[in-house]
Amino acid sequence: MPDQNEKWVTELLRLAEGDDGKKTEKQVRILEAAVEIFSEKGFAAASTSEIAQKAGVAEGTIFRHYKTKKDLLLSIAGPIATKLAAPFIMREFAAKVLDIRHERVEDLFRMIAKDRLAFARKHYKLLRILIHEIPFHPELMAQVQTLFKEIVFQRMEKIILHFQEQGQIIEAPPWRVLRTAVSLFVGMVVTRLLILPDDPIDEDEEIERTIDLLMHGLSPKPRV
Amino acid sequence: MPDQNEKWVTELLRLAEGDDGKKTEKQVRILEAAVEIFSEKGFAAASTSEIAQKAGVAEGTIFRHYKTKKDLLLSIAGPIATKLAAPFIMREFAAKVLDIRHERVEDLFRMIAKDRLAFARKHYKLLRILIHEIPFHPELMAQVQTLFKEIVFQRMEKIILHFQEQGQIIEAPPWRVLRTAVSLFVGMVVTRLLILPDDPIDEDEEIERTIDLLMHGLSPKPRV
Amino acid sequence: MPDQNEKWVTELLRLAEGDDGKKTEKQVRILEAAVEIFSEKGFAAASTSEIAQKAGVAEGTIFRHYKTKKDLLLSIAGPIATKLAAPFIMREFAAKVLDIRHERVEDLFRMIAKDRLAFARKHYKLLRILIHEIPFHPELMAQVQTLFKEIVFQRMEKIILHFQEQGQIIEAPPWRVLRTAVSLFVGMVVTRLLILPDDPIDEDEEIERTIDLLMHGLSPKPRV
Amino acid sequence: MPDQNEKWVTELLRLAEGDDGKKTEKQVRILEAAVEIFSEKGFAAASTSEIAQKAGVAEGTIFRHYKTKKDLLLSIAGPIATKLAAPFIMREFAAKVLDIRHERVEDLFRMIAKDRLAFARKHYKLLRILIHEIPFHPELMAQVQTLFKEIVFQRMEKIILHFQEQGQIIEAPPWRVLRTAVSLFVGMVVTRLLILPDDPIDEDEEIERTIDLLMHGLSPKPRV
DNA sequence: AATGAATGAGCCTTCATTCAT
DNA sequence: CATGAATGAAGGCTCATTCAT
Repeated sequence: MPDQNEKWVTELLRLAEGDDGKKTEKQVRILEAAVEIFSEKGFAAASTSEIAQKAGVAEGTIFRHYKTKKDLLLSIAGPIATKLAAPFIMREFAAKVLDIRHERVEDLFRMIAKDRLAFARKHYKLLRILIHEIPFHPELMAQVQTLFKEIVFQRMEKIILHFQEQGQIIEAPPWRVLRTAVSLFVGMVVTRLLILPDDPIDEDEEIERTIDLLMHGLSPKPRV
Repeated sequence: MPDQNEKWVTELLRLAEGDDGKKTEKQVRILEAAVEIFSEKGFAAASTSEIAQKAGVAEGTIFRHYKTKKDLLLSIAGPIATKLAAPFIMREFAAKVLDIRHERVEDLFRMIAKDRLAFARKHYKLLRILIHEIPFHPELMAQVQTLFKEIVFQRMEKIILHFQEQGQIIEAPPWRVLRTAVSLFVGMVVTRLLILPDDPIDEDEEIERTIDLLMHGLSPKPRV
Repeated sequence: MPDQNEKWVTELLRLAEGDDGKKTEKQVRILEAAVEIFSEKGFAAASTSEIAQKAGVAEGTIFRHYKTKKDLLLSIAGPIATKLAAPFIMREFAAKVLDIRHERVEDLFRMIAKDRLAFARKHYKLLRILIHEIPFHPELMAQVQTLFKEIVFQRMEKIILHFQEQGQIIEAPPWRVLRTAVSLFVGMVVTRLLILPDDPIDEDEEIERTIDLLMHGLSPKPRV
Repeated sequence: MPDQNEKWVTELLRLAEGDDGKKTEKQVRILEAAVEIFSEKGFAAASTSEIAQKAGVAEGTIFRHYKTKKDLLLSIAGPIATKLAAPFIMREFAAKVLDIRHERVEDLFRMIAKDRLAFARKHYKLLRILIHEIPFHPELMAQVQTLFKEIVFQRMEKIILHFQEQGQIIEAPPWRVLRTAVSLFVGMVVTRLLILPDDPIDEDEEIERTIDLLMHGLSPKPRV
């Protein structure tokens, strides 16, 4: 059953890869420098001249590739949003998950959590930029909202319904189930980064404990 | 049992009220305008001249009351952090909660959630500023970290341990219990604000469902 | 033979004493602070608020006594110029010098040099201000020019002519004689202050040597 | 006998020529305008916007070439100090003077006086700036002090000692001899500029008279 | 007389963007 | 394509001066 918006999805991923994949070495250096500086000082406080300097190019060169400073931001923040959602976009994702009928939800959560946490660690600075700038750039906000409402949520909804049919998840609206899971994992990551940035903890263990809490909550009674 | 750092607490709250409470009408107008604009555009993109215009004062007047633009920011973001933690600071808080021995954890969570959610709704813009600027201003970060590690967490730890003794909460490290609860409620708020800003939902119902999930998780089995 | 401009002279000295001598304690504090700061940073770089602070008065108080910042400067720099010339203004000065017919020029130079050097040391900051600001304030320049051309020079001219009649000074134009003497003593002071500010030297000895050079020059021959 | 610090001297002179001599036409216009305005109003009272206007460039252009306003000042006042001392720096100077054994001191004084007076007339505004700003900029002061103590004085000392051996100059400390000569010529110039700015006098005659006074002083006796 | 909050013009400096080379 | 000098608008901040109290 081919997905109806498969084309858009393909397009999205292609774009997320970067502008047609054609990137000169200087463009790459500019982007890397921009990520570094936007993430460190925020978009508004970053200066194009500082980016140019760090990239080792002339100030004018940036504007040959990106019409405005904001353009440069969007060409960074847009794709990273898409990439963040990428696994949920690919057709194989749902297929892989749903076909393994005997799988336990815990395993699904563990798989997604590990994968996206690795992604977040790898692209920490990019995500920092995305999160900070979203509120100030409506286009960005709109793009991310669409991405998650129309794609990520729709895919996850199917999967959640599937597990509810199997009796592995309570009968709550899928969006609330999803929100609960996401909240716990995001909370976990944020705590690590903001509250204890240098406390190197056993992440696998953390994930297990979080999944436990996600599945059974704080109440001890049923655990007999 | 008088708390050892009661004095500091009092000092904190007094400061949170504002600098000695002595604020001229113009200072208030400046602060209001600054909150509006900082929250709308972010600190770096806000201009003091725009703030002055919105406040209906001369630009120089701002700098008579706040030595620098950053000073103005800190005099907004600092106190709001303290106020956010205020209920956990006051001695009566712990007392009130712990003295009612027969109370259920759910009632505690409900009480705190409703109170702080109301606070967040009321001071939405202030909190927006605080959250956005924290990563770019180490002093702010340090202040908030201290506040939560030394005050909020220490108070909540006692309470959580109390409920664990009573057998109402599983034997997990208090910080993980706290993080779980906070994550769920913050996730709830953020979803509302960012994803569905104009969807007016039954908040009491939402809180009940969130508490349910917090206590029993997604797994349906134990519910017999 | 009463001097023709004796009235003006009296007026000048009265003014130099200060505005009618009526000075409140606050005015004095303002003037002292202004001298300190004008001398340290220069007129243009000094700020009235800093002066007010140092004087321990409100900013507005300065402007109650001196209409503008420049007024404040002139009320400092004007009188000091007059005071610097004061001994030459007073009638007794010429009288005392001329009446002692048998006096040697060297004794005259020594007397004036010691007196004015002491004055310069005492009012160092005031003179610093005067010298620095003269080129930027035509009124000041005009005042000082008048003072020296019409008063100091006229008095000294008589005295120089007197000593030339006596054969103690060569037959050169009095203005050149005066300039030579002033140059040597000013050069002596300036060297001390600018080139070797902390070299505490025997000033009396310095004066003697300078007078020697003034009288006999660098050529050794005649000294037999 | 090659001088020990010949290298430094060369470096100094190269710097005095200007930063590598590479100056765009706009830089030159900026410098000229800055000299004009600094000299007219003083550094602190001059505004960069006025300089830009007079130079016919945008205000931002100034700051592309000189990081700060003070930078602009130093790039004007520094080199002029070096240039003022330049003749004393060059090796040929001492050589030329000392090799002519039969030369009279008067001729030496005449040569230097004419040369440096011409220089002063040509760079009048530059020197005005240097003199006015020295007391407010310690770096400048230090630079000029070093220049004169370590270079000018050391060269002149040799020459003065040479003429003392020849019996043409009295046995006084060289610094005092130098100071006396400089004082008289500076006094001559200053009188011209400050007291009688528009009195066009026979400068050669003035120099001769000044040399006379320098050599024989005011006392008429020895002139038989 | 003294105060000090308020003003708004002006200052130095930065920055995104353009364009001739 | 790339450069970097040039721009000029805008920014944060200071300051002399005024005026109601």
